[in-house]
Amino acid sequence: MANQLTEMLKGTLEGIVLAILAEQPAYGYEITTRLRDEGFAEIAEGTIYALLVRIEQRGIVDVAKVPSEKGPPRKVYTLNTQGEAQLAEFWQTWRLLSDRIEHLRQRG
Amino acid sequence: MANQLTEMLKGTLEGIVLAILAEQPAYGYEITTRLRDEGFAEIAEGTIYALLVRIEQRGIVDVAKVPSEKGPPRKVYTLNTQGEAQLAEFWQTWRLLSDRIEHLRQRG
DNA sequence: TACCGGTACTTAGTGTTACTTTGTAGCGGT
DNA sequence: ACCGCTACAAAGTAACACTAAGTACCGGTA
Repeated sequence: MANQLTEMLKGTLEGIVLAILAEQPAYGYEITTRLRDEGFAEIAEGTIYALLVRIEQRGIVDVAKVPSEKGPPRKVYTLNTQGEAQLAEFWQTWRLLSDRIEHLRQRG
Repeated sequence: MANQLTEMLKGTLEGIVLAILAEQPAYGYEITTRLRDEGFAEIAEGTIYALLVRIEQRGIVDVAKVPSEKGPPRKVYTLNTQGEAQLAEFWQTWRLLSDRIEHLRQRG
């Protein structure tokens, strides 16, 4: 039986990561730590990497390899123009769903 | 490539249906029409039936067969005690995710 | 020197879920 | 006799978050 939050994150996690990248470019490991600071402590590391591969292949982020002082080189992801459009669409869809659900909640 | 809303509905649609059943017991076909009235026009009929089978098997709803004036007998679903607990948990998880995302949005 | 912990990324496999499509079946109206 | 609406069922597909395991590099310590 799956976790409830896990299922809810489907479709929203990508938007969350895009929002984080919109603030500032970041690499995978950094994103997971930023998410923890943001309160999303339960998100697995492997999930983020898989998501980053997906959005890279869809061409909504630009990637640069940057050497690290400790460990393997970092892959720094930056939101490009398409990514910004995608993020805008995410907020729109989120608002739509969120409004409807809140509307539903005020009568339970 | 999937619709963005489709992915977002994963994990939330079940809660939405539970919320509708909490207002008043209903059968599958009725739920789909109520959803349309609620603004969820894009949700497919087959999706609801599959979902109802799932929550019935998990034992969070009670089922009663009621003859219909037109068409095959209706399966009327009622939220039981476990279902109410499940719904409460849904709202809790929703609030958690929703708050975090809104927090993230106020800085983009 | 050998080991350990922290950093950083990769990949293969699993479970859940919403959608699509197709089918069955009864009823009323023309 | 046919069509449209009501009502449910089931098989197959796509997408995505998670798990688990692995690779690799570095600094510190015993």
